Amino acid sequence: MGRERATLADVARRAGLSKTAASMVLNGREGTRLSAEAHQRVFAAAEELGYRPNVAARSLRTRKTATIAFVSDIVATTRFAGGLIRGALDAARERDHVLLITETQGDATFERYAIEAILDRQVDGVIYAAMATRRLAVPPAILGGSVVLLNATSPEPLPCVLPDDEGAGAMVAETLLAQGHRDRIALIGRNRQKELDPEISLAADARLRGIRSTLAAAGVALLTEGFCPEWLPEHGYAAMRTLLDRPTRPTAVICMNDRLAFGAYQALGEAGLSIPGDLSVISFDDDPIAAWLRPGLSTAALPHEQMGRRAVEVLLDGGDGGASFVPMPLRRRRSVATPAA
Amino acid sequence: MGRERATLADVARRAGLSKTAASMVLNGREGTRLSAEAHQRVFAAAEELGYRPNVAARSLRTRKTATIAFVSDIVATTRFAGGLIRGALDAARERDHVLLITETQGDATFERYAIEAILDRQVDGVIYAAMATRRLAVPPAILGGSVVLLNATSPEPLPCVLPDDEGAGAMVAETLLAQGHRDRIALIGRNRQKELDPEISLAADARLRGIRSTLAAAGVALLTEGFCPEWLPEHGYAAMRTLLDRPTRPTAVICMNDRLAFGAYQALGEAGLSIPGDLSVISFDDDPIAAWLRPGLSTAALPHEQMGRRAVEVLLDGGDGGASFVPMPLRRRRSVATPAA
DNA sequence: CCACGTCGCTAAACTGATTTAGCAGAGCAT
DNA sequence: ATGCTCTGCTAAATCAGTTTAGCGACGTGG
Repeated sequence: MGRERATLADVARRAGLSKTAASMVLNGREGTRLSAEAHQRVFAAAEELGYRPNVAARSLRTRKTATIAFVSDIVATTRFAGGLIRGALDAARERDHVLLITETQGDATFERYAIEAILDRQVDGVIYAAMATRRLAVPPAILGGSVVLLNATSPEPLPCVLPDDEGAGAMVAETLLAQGHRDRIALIGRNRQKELDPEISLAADARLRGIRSTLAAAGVALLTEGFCPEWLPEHGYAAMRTLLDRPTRPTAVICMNDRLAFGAYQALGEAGLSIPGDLSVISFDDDPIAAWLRPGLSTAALPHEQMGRRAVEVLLDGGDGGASFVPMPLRRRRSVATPAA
Repeated sequence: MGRERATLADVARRAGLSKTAASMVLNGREGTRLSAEAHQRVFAAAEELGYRPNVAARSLRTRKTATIAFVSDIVATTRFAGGLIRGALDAARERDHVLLITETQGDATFERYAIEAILDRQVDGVIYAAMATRRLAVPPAILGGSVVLLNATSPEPLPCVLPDDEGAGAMVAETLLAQGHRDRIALIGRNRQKELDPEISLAADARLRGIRSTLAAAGVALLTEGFCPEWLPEHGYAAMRTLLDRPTRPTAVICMNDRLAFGAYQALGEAGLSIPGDLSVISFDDDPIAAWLRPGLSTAALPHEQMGRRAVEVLLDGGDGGASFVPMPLRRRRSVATPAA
């Protein structure tokens, strides 16, 4: 900082004009009748003084802060969703906005606190994000302003941004069909809670729908469906082991996420089976680990960055008020092949 | 929001006092001679109206915003360091502050932009964070205010918060010694660039120092040291394979981070060797993957959350102006055992 | 010659807080 | 009665912008 910042009054003085004139010129107001020369002088003065408007003063009058609140349950903290923030950050910067980040940690007190903090600061809008794609209740206090849900829906008719899990399910199933897998496709990661309670997950049900409908259209049914209490590596490991104990071994396994797939890899490794030679594996999320596995895991990527970006766009540029589905691109690696005859 | 927010003037009116009185009471000013009854009335009025001060108005006058800028090269986005943000978020909330997050992505234009955005908003302080522990140059524009470096140092004498990598190195080495490993301890992840250029990494050199000095004190030298161009799984995999090709197989391997260790696990799995039966593995970072590996990987954890927290504490509560080292706790899992006779 | 409109610009109000300077009244000593 | 201090409180300035209302000069048509 060093010396004081120049104020609008300084600019006006140096340009030999009034604050009013300077303000209007710098804000590019239409319909003002200031001369071209006045414009020149103001711009020159602002440039010479390195003038930057004081945001506090401006927002006191205008009630605009060029600031967006990013409220999440636990997103900021999670390895999965840094991408949401990065995308939002990028899009915000492009629109000359800045992000105020808050976490509720699913705690009502923290949430109240976060809401108050952002209302006090008069943010221009709120992005309300969830770590796991799910339905949630938006605190009524922020419903007065503009809100976009990110990776979530709510009972209120708010614009929201979601990954296209159903499309991803379809794509995953198609990929296996295209490779010639038919009646020996297994699935790991069924979970009633996740599938039935939208407040826990929307992804489980959507992915499953996409998979089922695509396979059904090809006249194929899933060979077996392994239930898992959580979508963690240990459960994928256990599920894969029980799968291998069955009389008919599948030619391909769809895992509901990459961590399950990681567990499945571990079980296959121990069993001395090779991927994709003995068995193909495909999955969802594109967790960083998917690229590190040997062979690399083919998986439908959660487009976190795109989603964060879209949320800001919808908030600032206005959306159609409905749900915005962001496609999940398939990352093709080496874990899927044509089944051995 | 709904209806308008109450202003200080509203509170004063309802309390039958002046704005001055209301302001003083609510700010708990000492030395004012306002009566106990006046205090009561102001508090009651504020409570009844749900009064919350307008931050913009306040900071226009006081130049304080109760906002901290969290500027990072790429931290917000990275799975490694969500913890930094969470810790900072928690500590900030405890002190009634809020975090403004910005990313420079290592790009000079973005950095300039970020700096302007935070100066415009008159943040109370800046946390300047790096993804990889390293030395960096702080933009002079923010040196006027208070700055704390997080996971970084700089040529300027600024307070900084760093993980205690050297201590972690020592602890890792001690752990192996305590289990009875002596002359057949290998290391994976040597890297001249990282070790020599503090602008790339401070961790590599510090970890190595800790390991070396501890082993030396016990009269032990490293068996072999595998160089790696990067600290990624594939390099750990390659390094472990060459290690296994040697005539003497190590009893233990220290990996410079968990991703290298993951690669090492993969190579060991393929070679049919078991951990820790045939070989112990120990590492640094406590990446989530460390807990997912089979067996779980013992590793010195980067205390991201503590570090983020500490940075806010130093910034707001004042530090001693020097470097603040946060210990890296060892997560003991099952990858280390006594070597087979 | 005067009323009127347009042009180019400015004074002052306003946003909602904090802070400085100071006022009225009571009590007390001289 | 006068001057002084202390108590309890307030008017007004201030922060740095935006916005409203309007002023003086000039050109023009009647």
